[in-house]
Amino acid sequence: MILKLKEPLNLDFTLNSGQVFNWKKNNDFWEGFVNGKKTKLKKKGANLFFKGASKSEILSFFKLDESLDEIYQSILSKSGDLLLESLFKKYRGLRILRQEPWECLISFIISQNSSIKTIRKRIETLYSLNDGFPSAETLSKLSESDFRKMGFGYRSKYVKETSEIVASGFDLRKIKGRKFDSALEELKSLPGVGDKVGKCVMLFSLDFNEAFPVDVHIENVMKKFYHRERNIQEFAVKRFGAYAGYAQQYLFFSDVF
DNA sequence: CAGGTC
DNA sequence: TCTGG
Repeated sequence: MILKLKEPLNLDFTLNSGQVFNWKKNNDFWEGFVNGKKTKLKKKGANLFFKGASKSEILSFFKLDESLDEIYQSILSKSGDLLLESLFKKYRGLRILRQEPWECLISFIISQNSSIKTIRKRIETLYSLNDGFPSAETLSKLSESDFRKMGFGYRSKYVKETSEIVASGFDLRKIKGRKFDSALEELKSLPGVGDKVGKCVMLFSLDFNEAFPVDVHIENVMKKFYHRERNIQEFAVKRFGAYAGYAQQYLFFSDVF
């Protein structure tokens, strides 16, 4: 199937930017999961060739309903930021994804204090448990030591407990409609979810485009270029506006990759 | 030493 | 503090 792209999309930047850990490039095909469906992608000019997920699922996954250039403009006109202006040019087509919230949550819980390579391996292990990413019900039936055997370390307890809570009715999707602070608070009530993981889940799966997750890389960037060490979320929204999360993604990408 | 949390 | 690379 073919999709005509009206929006800038760079698959290499987007699928390699630390938002998702279950995509692989084989030759010139990207392979991963969209909405639980194994999907192959290849881009040629403005044509996106795809197999697996449906067209509307792909449009949603890459948030192709949002105009990237308008987002750039919105951030630049508000901030006049020269660093971001150059990053938007350099990494044009780097998009923020709209992932499945449950998978996103577990992915970032097991990402803490780990290298990208380790994170990828852990997620691959989860996928190998059954066909596709295991549900909260499935994971809640495993024990903490099962997760330790998978190499999750101290995060095992978080995964076990969070799975139990979600399996017994905690609805991630209902958080979507909440106010920012309330949504973050709700997520942080889950074991293993702090400020950083919570904001990653909000930005990458729940459409909170103003979420500005702060990890060590962003901390360094903010210190170096903006002379900020505290209250970074507030600063980011004031400076970059409602799409601060996009600014975060470009700053992160330029620092790490 | 690695994209934190409690 | 855990633990893989």
